[in-house]
Amino acid sequence: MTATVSDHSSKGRPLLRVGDLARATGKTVRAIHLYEELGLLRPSARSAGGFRLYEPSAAARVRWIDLLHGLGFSLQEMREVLLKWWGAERAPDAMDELRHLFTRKLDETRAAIERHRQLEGELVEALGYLGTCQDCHLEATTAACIRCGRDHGTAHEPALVEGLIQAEPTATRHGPAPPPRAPFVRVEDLDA
Amino acid sequence: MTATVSDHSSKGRPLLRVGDLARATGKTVRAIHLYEELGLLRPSARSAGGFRLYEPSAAARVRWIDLLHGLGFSLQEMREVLLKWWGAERAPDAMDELRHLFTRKLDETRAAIERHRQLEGELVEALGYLGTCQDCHLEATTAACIRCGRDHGTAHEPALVEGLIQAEPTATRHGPAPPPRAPFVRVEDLDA
DNA sequence: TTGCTCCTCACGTCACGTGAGGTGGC
DNA sequence: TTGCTCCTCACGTCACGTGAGGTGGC
Repeated sequence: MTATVSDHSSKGRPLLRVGDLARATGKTVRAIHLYEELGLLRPSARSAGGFRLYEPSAAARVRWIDLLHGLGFSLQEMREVLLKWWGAERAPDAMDELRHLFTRKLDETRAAIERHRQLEGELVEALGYLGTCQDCHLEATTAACIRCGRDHGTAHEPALVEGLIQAEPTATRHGPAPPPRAPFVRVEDLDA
Repeated sequence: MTATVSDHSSKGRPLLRVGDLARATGKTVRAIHLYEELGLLRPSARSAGGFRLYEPSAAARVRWIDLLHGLGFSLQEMREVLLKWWGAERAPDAMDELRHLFTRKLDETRAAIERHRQLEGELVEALGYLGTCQDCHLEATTAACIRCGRDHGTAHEPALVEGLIQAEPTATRHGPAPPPRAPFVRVEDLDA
């Protein structure tokens, strides 16, 4: 049997080459090679010339890998999930482990959503701050802008902006540390 | 001047050593060293013995790095943010670039939240499916469980479960491909 | 002096990216 | 034969982790 691109799977659908599978899933050929090295995916055949040939269902496996990747699984962890699944026939508690694993990932996903919500808030706050910084014309109340020296009407700088304060590191890697510069001053520090 | 741990910053507060800074921020010493190599953070002084000594405000910078990391910035991108910020005195459009950058990250963060919401849904669906798989007792309607052969009352397997289907790869890395095994059968395939 | 912390290399890890040099398939 | 795709090494990247071997500081 000489395998060619016109080979068909046992279900009558044409087999895919790596490039086809890559395009169908949005992954690179290199990534699919890697999944094979790690035992996550295997071509159902090879052509006479050594080309990998995949069943169309292989795309579901690649999308599954991408899904678990989005959930924070490493490729090794996915390998363990597959091994548990395959072993669940003989070891019923393997299914229990899978459920526990997915339950834990559900908790982590919800925590990630909450974290991103907070980051969203930080960005909105920072953008609002930088926006008023652009056309400074507000009354001074509590804090002077570290950038323009005026007050933006906020009680404190947003965290995303506050971390920008501090002297500029020099490019030298191992030279002596120059004296710290303080180009901007906060009102709180002036009061103290 | 011989610097010791009892050195104090210009604001009268004691200087921190890397270990102190690491504990205060939840980072490792190695990470802080790396931030220095990449120009994101610098000790304000060195002790006579070469120990790094930090102002307490350095912790704000480390937390800022962690914040941007959570937003998907690479350390190199953070470096560029700092350079833009420092350059904004002389180049006013640098501030514009910063705002555009943060605006883009806000979009990305919102997209990430939406993606995680969908992943959350996938997990809930998969857990529901695996839960009924544990004590199979439902009526057959559309799909046979790929695991237990019964029907779980769902129109299709959840994506997280569907990707598990397919033969088990062998451990050999370059051996010939054994014939594909199909331990489980889907109703749709039997109908075709 | 002991114990803890710090120092600087320098290699390992993870999920690929990116060629190098050669070959299959229509 | 041309052009595209595929093959197998094998090294690079990113954000650190993890020692190795030596030293500072109370």
